[in-house]
Amino acid sequence: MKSITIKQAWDGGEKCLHCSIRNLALFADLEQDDFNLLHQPINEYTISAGDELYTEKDTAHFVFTIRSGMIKLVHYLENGNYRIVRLLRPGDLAGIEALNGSTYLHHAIALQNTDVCRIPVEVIEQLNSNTPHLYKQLTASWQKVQSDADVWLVELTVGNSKQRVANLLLYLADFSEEGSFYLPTREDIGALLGITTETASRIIAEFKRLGFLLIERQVAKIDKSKF
Amino acid sequence: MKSITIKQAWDGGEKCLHCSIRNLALFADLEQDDFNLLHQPINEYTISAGDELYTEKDTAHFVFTIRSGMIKLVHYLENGNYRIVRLLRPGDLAGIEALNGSTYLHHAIALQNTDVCRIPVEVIEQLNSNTPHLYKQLTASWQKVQSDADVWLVELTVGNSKQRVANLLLYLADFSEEGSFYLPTREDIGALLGITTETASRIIAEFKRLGFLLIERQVAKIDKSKF
DNA sequence: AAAACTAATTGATAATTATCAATTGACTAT
DNA sequence: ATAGTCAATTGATAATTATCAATTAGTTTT
Repeated sequence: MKSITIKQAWDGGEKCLHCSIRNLALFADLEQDDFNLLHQPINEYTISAGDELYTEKDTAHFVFTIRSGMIKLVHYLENGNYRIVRLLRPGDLAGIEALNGSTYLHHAIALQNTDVCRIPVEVIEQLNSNTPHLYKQLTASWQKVQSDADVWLVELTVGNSKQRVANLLLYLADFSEEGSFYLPTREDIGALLGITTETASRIIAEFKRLGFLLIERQVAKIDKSKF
Repeated sequence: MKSITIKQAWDGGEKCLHCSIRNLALFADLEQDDFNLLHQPINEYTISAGDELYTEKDTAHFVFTIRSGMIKLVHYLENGNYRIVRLLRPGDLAGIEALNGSTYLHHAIALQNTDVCRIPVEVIEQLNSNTPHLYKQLTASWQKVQSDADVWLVELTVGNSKQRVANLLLYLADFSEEGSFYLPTREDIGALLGITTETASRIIAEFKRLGFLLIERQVAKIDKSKF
């Protein structure tokens, strides 16, 4: 089932230095000399839609940066249902709790085919104790986790279902300037917003009928002016 | 209106070394020598119920540790309503986003009379760059923010109103071994759970009638076995 | 203690959402 | 292409929750 494939591995981090999403990510402030400190390889993976990046309660040895695609952080409930706790997009960090020496707090599952870089915790600890450049980005990353969680809570749990779905669509459209974006399944939309699959479906279908939303395959476009 | 009073101030941090909630807080791992590095005073304040510790969008110069009482983090909506984003209890940190050089993300308002220690950001930066002892606690603090946010999202946004109120009561009772705890107003319960004041009131009143809950003033006791 | 205020409760009704069930649409594997 | 499978949609109804309005309880001020 697992179809996580290694694309590349490198030891020195030269690639990181020239990474296109570097300014979004953990290593933004690092310089050539800093990368020379790395003693463990950073691997780049591609994860197929539906596959798991890591599992809740597994011991956390790696932090991941999302290069492309989308990851859902999932918490399963006792009754078999699940709640999506957050979505991660390019530039976000996944599994940052690894830095605390603990286990992963969620299941991380790819919604689309997703490219990630896998960074061993030791690399981060090493960099952090040998250069002053990482601390700032780490703090910024933690803060982003916090403010994302807050935005999430405020935007996606306020108002009735229709308003929440509209906010979710705006949130999803936010990252793609052309306005087209991956639309989660109705079940996932339900798990994101705390509503049933049927309610999610009804609202999405209504938005489509009203011309607020165009869908082809799982790619959607919205007319922001309508919301 | 503001009735924030200074209880104590000290420069060297000797007090911190012997603080009773130290093992919960930021300075758990610090040693005597570390405290000698402090160049700015750490003040202890008492905030009256209803008063504001800090304001959203204010430039954040201080991090606070909660010594006693309870703080709500509030986000006001455009329509005048508000959403409580999180509750902070003894041992928690408030305003940790100050470390990122940004503004505060919420309004922090005391629900009860609350004792806090106010730590200048510079103190933390100073300690962090001069001793290795703080990094671990900082990381742990950030992680706690994250996992609190997740627990919050999962426990307080899943199920119908009655289940969510029950979960909130269990959450509130969690910290007090004797089982009695401060019960927020019905309006705040609504803002915590994303339901109306009336719905919150109906459910609390029903729990009282059923004997699940005893209230005197704003101090409540629950019978956990009933939930 | 009485008045004034605010918070909590309750009732009646409308609106929203969940639930159960069936159907339609889209995609996959033979 | 066709059967099989799963996702999405829709309908009917029950359950839940919001809304509007009034009353009661509790607190604070004078």
